[in-house]
Amino acid sequence: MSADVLSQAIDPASDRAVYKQIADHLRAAIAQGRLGAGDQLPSEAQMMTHYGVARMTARNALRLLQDEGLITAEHGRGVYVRARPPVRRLASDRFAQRHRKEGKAAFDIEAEQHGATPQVDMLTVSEAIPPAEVADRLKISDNSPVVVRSRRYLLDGKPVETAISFLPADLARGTPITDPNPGPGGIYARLEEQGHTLERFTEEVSARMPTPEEARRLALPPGVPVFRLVRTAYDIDGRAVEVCDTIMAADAYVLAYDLPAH
Amino acid sequence: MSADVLSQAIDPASDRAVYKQIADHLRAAIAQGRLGAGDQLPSEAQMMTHYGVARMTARNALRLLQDEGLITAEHGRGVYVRARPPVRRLASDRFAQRHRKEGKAAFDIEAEQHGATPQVDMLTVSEAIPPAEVADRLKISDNSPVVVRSRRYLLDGKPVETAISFLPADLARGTPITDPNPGPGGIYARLEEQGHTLERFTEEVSARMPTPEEARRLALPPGVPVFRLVRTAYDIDGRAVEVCDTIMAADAYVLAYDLPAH
DNA sequence: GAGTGGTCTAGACCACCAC
DNA sequence: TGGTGGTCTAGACCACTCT
Repeated sequence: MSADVLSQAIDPASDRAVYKQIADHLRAAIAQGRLGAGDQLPSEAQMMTHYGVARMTARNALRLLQDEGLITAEHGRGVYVRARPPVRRLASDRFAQRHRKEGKAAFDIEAEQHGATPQVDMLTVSEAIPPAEVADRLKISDNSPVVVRSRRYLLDGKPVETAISFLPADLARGTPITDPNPGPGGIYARLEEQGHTLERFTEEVSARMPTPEEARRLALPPGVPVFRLVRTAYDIDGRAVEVCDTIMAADAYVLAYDLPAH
Repeated sequence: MSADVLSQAIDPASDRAVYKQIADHLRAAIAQGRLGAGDQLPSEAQMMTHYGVARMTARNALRLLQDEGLITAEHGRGVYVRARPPVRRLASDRFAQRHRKEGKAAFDIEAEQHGATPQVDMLTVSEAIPPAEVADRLKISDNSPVVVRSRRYLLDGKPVETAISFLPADLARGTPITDPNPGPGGIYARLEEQGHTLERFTEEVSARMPTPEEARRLALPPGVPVFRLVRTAYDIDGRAVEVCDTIMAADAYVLAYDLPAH
């Protein structure tokens, strides 16, 4: 860490809490580049002596910055300015038919674009009654069975996304869609082979803090929200043939969409 | 609060930290609906006696849930299960020409759809040299001036979104675009009157935790991320005529997009 | 005034990491 | 082995809200 990070003084008589003032100093140091990605912050002990505060006061300042996603603490090593992961851009044409025709699934395209090795794990296929939210989107009754494909995607061994797909059982049963590996082009290619040529998708994007379970599955540090993408695929008959619920680390993605001005 | 929320026991010998176990209990109570939106949680004093822990241990449990966006603490009142704000759905046709032709700006359409009263404040118009990110998208040189329109949008008096628009100065100077109130249909209608008929937009969506400044301007409680939307407008000549950088509370919006399957 | 959460102190023991 | 962050205790004083 650079020496001047701790040089500023604290005003204990100020209305602003001491830990917030310390956080302000450190935040400014990061914003101005005096502390760059990967740099180590002063240790808690150093902050105690330099600012003349108790340990909890120093820790509260660090917690604030951690919640803002600016720093990460590593047990036994120190506290570091968070290195932003390389941002992957998801273009709105990533489900275009031309990719399927080339035998590539959407995630493989993404991996290829970033020169990374794609991988899938925690894959399960089952049959179940869908959540009401899913049944609504598929326009099926609440007690119609669906085929459920759940999996986690990794790039270069690091988890980046979990996804769970729901397809009407009458449409997927007895097809390669129920195989763990559905073959080239993914399940969309199989759907088209079954006569369900795809016409359009809708994608609903929301963002929130992860559940502890999601944070675990995506190896998320504190202070990083997740995107939730709910994609519905429609065939040329206007039938909803799949709903896919995806959770992604929000700091690793930018979602790009094209909007016509009509 | 219901009495049974505190009934479960803590295992101090467990590997899992006591405050995490307490957080697990409370999280489960919320997930199962035993604690509903707006319900008050046990006070810190109650948690200390019931669980037999120090105050900081109880507070750490609450902090965890606050960071997950599940609860909010109100000084002097208590801690409550967060009531989710009504979610507004932003459709991908919200910048369609037909709306401008009716003299309506996109935000007014949104307000109308939700039966809310739209309002704009903190509005400033100025001229400046744009950030490199903006100059890139406008395909202008780094030192070309732009007209900058900054404002905050409110629904029923509550702030929901801040936006800052950048337009090439040679295109906006001397037009109503530099007026605080640009007139019916907003600046897009004025651009079209100047001969820049709009053809398409691109929208880049990211999400992160807010800066303290953003949290203040949007009155965000802890544990709520923000969406950042960077929209670029293109006219029928393919020229980028505006870049708009928008920050929104992520818990109040779902962004809906249509994707062709090609 | 009683009860709530917000801030701060001064200590303790532990788990993890690097040397 | 020494330094780091993680957890926990037992107190204190304060600001805010409600009655």
